[in-house]
Amino acid sequence: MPVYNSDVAEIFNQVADLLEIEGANRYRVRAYRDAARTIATMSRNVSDMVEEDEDLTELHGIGEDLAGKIKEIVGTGDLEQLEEIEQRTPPALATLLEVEGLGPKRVKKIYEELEVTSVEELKEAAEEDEIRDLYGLGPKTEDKVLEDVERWSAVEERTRRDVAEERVEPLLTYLRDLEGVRRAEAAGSYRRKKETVGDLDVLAISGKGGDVIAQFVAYEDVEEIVSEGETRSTVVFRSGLHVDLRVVEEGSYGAALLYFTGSKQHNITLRNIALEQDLKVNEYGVWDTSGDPEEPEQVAGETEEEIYGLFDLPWIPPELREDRGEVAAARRGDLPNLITLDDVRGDLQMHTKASDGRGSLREMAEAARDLGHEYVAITDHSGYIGVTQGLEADELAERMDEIDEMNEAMGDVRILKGVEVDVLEDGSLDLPDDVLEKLDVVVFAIHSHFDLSADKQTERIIRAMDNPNVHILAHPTSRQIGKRSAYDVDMGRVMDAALERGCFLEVNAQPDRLDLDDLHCKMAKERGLKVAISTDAHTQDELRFLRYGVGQARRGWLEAGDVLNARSWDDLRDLLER
DNA sequence: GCCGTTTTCGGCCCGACTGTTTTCAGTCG
Repeated sequence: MPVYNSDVAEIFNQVADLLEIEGANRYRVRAYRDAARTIATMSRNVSDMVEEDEDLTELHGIGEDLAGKIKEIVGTGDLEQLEEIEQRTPPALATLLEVEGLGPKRVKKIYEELEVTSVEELKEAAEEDEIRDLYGLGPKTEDKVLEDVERWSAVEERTRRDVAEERVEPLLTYLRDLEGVRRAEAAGSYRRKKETVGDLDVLAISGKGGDVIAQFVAYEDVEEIVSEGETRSTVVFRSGLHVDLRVVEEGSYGAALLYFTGSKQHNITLRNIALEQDLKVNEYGVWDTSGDPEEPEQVAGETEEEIYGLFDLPWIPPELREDRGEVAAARRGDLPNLITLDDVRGDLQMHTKASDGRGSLREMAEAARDLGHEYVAITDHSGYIGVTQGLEADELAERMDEIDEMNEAMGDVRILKGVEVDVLEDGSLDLPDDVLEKLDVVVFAIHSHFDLSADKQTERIIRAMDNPNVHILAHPTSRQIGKRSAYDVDMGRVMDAALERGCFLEVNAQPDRLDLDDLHCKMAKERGLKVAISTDAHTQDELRFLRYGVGQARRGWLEAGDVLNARSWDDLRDLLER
């Protein structure tokens, strides 16, 4: 059985949770979490590294001990240490840590004094008013626990980026219009352009915190006020989205923006650099601690650029702030020049009424032209999947004539002849070669048999790429955020095969797909494999989804040169020759 | 448990808020 990075990370996180409840040294606990994170976010497969006998201690946060444990997990699928811990401490206690207001200390207390080991028992204990009698806890904590447990199953944990966007932008407008507010921005994972956000972090500059907070909690979308202080408040929107507002003074704006944008790990890395220079970074600024430690002197804080500059670093774009090597790259002067929406010159996947889209050929082309695109590929579905009413070969031929006429009529945007052809279970394609070879762009996709083994799925995709007529693998893992997980596939092999055959992978910009994800984008870049950022639009409005795809590509360190459709049609056409 | 242009030992980010306290621990981000 293959051991994936996520398996190793999960075991380490479980060890960390249980050790923490047992009251182990917090830095030891953190070491397990750091290691889990390193393994989970690296683009290589750790079991490959073990197999090739590479030195695991080269990895950040992995020393001799954890390297040995990784080898054990890769070899056996389990960790003996975890089994031993689970003899002492019930594994389900780790789940209780996820309940709001419960940390390791309280979980330990509730377990030891009330023998609670599961969420169900926790709920019962709270309903029997047993929690409030414990020393250090009280009725409010008990109520909060009960409320959170009851809400748990109903609420989805993270909010998709587009859904968050719909609520953030009006809130920012509201805040900016308040008296005394000079700026308001969303920070956090939203600013880092993550595909989903947990809580939403919003920052406002104002001299008078209390007033702004009072107006914030009175905002129309607020359903519940979780906390309300002088400079900080947390509320829950009607949609269930948690929103944090922090109010800071102008001189601290850059420091606060940096701090609340995160990621946490990025900030920790910066703070450690600061410590080497006798500087302290907090959300109010950067402070020189070499003089009187009681009264440090503020040396920066108004802008992010100024703060990075103190550490001899260029400003690092928020999308890169994930502690995935961006600080080291910045130090070397080696930060990528990230692709922007303006760099994109066309769109290589969209649908019309001819299959499951809503706009006509002309409507889609005109909408794309209005966005400034130089070219668009019309890629209606092939016939295999009944629900999407795909095109048969003869219909596709008619379509090509139509496109020729439209190109002559319009002139200001080039319409490319394309298709999104289905890959059948055995890796063959749903349209004959003599049809495919006449097209400018052949997008190929998996829409069925998601449950094949990783080996079979990988072989299936590679076999499809063996056909010299295909160009771009659409939504390469077929995951749908919050709905369907990626199918099992060896993405490294798929990428290598694409590179050998002159094929490309897509970053599908639909906000519920964003597939390839950020780590896969980075993986492609490291191999020198180019990607297309395509909207897969089914309506004219969806052509604007490009911004989500660009956001994901930026998180994956991609530059204009890594992206097919950041090229002119002439250059792109050369690349599509196989 | 990890790590090192001070260090192989002694550190490991730091402040706000809440609820429970009677001066602060626990949790959170």
